[in-house]
Amino acid sequence: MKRVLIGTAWPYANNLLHVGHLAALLPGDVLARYSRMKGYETIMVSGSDMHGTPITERARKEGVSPASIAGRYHEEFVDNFKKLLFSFDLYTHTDTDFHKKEVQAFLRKINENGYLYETFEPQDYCETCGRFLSDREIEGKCPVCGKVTRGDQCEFCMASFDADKMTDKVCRTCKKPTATRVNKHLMFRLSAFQQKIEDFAAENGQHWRWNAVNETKKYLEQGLPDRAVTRDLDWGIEVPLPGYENKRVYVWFEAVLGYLTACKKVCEDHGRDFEAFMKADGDLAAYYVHGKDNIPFHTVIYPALQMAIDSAMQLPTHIISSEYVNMNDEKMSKSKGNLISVHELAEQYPADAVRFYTMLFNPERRDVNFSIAEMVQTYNKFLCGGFGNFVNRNLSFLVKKFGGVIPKGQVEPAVKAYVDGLYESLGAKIEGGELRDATETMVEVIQYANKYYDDAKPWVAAKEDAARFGDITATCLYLMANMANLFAPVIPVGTEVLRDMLRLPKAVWEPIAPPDGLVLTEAKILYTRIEESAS
RNA sequence: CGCGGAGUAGAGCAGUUGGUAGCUCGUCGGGCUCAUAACCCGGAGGUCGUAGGUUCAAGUCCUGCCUCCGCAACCA
Repeated sequence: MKRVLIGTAWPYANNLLHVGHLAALLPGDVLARYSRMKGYETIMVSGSDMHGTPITERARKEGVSPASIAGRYHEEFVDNFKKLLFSFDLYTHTDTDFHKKEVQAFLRKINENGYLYETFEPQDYCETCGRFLSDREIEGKCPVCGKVTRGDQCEFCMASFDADKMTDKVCRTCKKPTATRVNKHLMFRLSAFQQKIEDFAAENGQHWRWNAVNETKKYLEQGLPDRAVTRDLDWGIEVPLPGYENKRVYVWFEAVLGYLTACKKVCEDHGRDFEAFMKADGDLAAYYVHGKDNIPFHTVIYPALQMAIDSAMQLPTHIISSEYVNMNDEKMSKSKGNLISVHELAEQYPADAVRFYTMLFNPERRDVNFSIAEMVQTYNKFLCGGFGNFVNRNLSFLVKKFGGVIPKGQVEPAVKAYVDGLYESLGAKIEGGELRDATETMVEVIQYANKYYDDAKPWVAAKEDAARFGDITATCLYLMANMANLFAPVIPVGTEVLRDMLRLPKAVWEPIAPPDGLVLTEAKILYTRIEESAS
């Protein structure tokens, strides 16, 4: 049987999720829901990225522990995903014992396979704080403009340089002058994978978004450099090798391995064999879903790590990398104050409204603009006035005039052929990661259904031609029942209400007819219009 | 010549392999009265940024030019 792994990017637990995260991650859930309906053995995982310098810095500033900050955002993310009905098999985080233990095992394995080595380089050291300092933890005079600034890039003249070009360097924490000591680091031989990654990109590129193909090409042309695996931090995963007691695993290394540790956890919890699931036997489709800034991590670094661990493991097959979401043509940012958080969306708007809009205008090929007003309009137009109304105009008529009893009739062949064909065409779009196009098809189906109803005029047939009315009704119910299937990956809420009214079994990706002898009890409203767009 | 995107109806956008320019909103008119003032049909409105080129045929391919937006941090 076909297996599907869906890994969505691990959000960094240092700030609220915003609409950009949502746009980048939601395609993963649509894929997962579809994949399960299709009967594939599906695992969808992600988690919060909790380690790293930005969180420790913030914790130091606020006088709390890194774990409390990361934990707080993790809880928030979990709540966001729940409200928007993300169907993760596991949404975990990087500070679990399981993840740590597994990452350490992977690290040992990579070491045994000969892809790690040690370097000894002089580095800035603070005698007072008793630790090595990264560039951003150093303060000094900018070599270009002379002002006192941070060590990685000047805040005033924007010049970027290495910290060792600065003069009068001090530790940003204690403001004491820095010293220089020889520091030891563990390096990953990424350079050893240049050719293999080139081959990998060439073979799989057709399933990648164009931006992934381009970005990867750029990285490969520059030549892959070896990367440090260790950092001088006390927050993170301990390095399971002697001589690294004061260091932690660099986040780039452990966070991407989260896909494997989380997948392994799901397998163990369900009594499945992880190695067998991940095996590259041609039956596993591995989708990685994220924003464009994450591309090299998923097309270069992560597959290189996979190769370094186990050459039999399935590498990414599909790269679903989104462009950005802008606000009024400007980049979203905290400083501009134009961020719309997932929190406020999930609190104020129906999940289906948010999901449908996000997918219909997903930044697949280029940056898009996000607008609440447009989201409300889209929801009112297509879900309330289109889909919901099609269901309601049918069912309420049947309930009012016929006591909910469905008359006998034949589904019109042309409509049946159209509907049945959608499983193939829409399914192909979803599997290919063309989710925006798939959502546009939903709009077409909605319009097709309403047009059919208008052209067929069942309210006339009900008075003049009972047989004709039966056929029209059977056709409309057939449309509805299959909309409940076909739309379920994107709008799980409304389709579930409809499924319940029509007494349909669990959603599957194949044509379905409402049960014989169905008697409707009431015509529920699928979606209620939003009248005023509250900002 | 730094890199990368983008310029299509009043607004917001779609137009993957070149072949009658589409969608949503707005606007004007019609239809229906089953429905959540919803749904269906039609009109008006575009020299597809600009100048050239290739072609029987260019929004789509090639070249030059103009304009806008990202490329510091948070960050998909």
